[in-house]
Amino acid sequence: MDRRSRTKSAEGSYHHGALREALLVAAEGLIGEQGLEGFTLRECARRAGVSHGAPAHHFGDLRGLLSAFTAQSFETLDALTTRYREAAEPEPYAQLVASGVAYLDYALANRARFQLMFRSDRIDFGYPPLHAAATRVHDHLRQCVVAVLTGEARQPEDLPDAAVLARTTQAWSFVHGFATLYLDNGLFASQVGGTPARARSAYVALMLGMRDTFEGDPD
Amino acid sequence: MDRRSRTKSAEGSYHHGALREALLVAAEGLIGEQGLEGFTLRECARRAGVSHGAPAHHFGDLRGLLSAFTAQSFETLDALTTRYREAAEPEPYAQLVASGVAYLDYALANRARFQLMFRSDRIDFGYPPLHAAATRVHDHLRQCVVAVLTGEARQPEDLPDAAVLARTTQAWSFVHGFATLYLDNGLFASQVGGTPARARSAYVALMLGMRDTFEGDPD
DNA sequence: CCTTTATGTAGACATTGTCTAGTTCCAGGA
DNA sequence: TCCTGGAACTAGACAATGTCTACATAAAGG
Repeated sequence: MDRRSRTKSAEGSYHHGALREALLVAAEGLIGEQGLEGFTLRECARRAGVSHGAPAHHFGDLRGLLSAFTAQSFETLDALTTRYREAAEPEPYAQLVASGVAYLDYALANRARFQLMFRSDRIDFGYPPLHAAATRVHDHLRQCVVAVLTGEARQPEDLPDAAVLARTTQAWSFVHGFATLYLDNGLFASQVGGTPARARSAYVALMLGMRDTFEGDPD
Repeated sequence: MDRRSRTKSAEGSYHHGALREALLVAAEGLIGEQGLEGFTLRECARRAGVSHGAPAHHFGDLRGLLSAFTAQSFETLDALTTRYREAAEPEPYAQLVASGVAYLDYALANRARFQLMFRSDRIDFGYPPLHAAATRVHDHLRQCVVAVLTGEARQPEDLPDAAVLARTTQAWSFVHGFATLYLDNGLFASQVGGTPARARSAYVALMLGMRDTFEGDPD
């Protein structure tokens, strides 16, 4: 049970056929079990059933593999956010909260993987697919903020950029800090209730308490 | 210029005399230059002018050294927060903002060192001095939140714990997310203005906008 | 004074990421 | 169909790291 399935080729064939995908799958398992620090390029290759030099042909180096892996993470988060928003009320603020809950749920369900998404020392945001996917996730937040600000009285076109930026910054900082602290600070985690479900409802409650902050004062 | 100063002993003496402190100093320089990922126990020993096995006698292993180092980080942040609060208006909300600004300033001025403070995979919060110092920093925030909530109409004793916890969670999540994202997310950094000074004022502005959130609604 | 114990050294070991040289095999032009 | 170029993979080398063990030195205290 050591050799993994080789979809396109026979079991013992020299060429794998779909090594790139296999390595990304192996990476997911490995990072889920061992965490980010226990992650190893060689162990990843071992799980995919190839030699330790093979990954270089597809990803260049370790940073390349992690960057490609993280691009997938952002894509998944993007899709999750879309689903959460569709399931939520169309009302602007509900959409903003739904985006935040998606962000939080993803982080809590994929600890090490989420942490890697913001480790600029191990991934390369210059990698186009990664940059693109990360931007899409960011756009969800921004769109929601714009909708909340627009919903009141104004037209979208005369929305001051500064206002949108400020609210996006606020919303993003809050979810990100909440998720991050929950994941690697025991003090925070216990303070928030311990279980992911409690954390989730604590987050939602605080977001509802901040509603006026997002909808209010124009400048 | 390889051997570092050995305060208590002669230059070429076998025993260092103050290796523990020397290693922590070396660690500070190393982590400041190379970042957290470039940090190495052996290089740290090299800078202190001792063999690679020497640190084990004082810290056990790498995790032990980083834990002791991070305890100092929290102590420094604690002291910085005290100074910022003393320099600020005594009014409760100004105190809360001052605590946040201290947190943010420390993070921006000590990037890698700050990041290490929340890397539970590399430090051990069970190390008593670390746990104690971290708790002291947390208490600053909590004290400020209590003061803000008390200042209104109530006595401190009938402050619902849940309200204090919720506001502390909110304030902490926000600063922490803000600082963290600024440090390792280019999108966020540029959105907030690029320079630390702009980031600082953006943070303060948002905190002032959230004032009602902290002082308002009892439950 | 002498022995115990803390402090440092030196070398071994397994493991890691990357490089290089050599294999295997697929694909596309003659 | 053959054959040839290049992509995919293997195997071994290399320097570097964290930790372990055996040993050397010195300081402290009976």
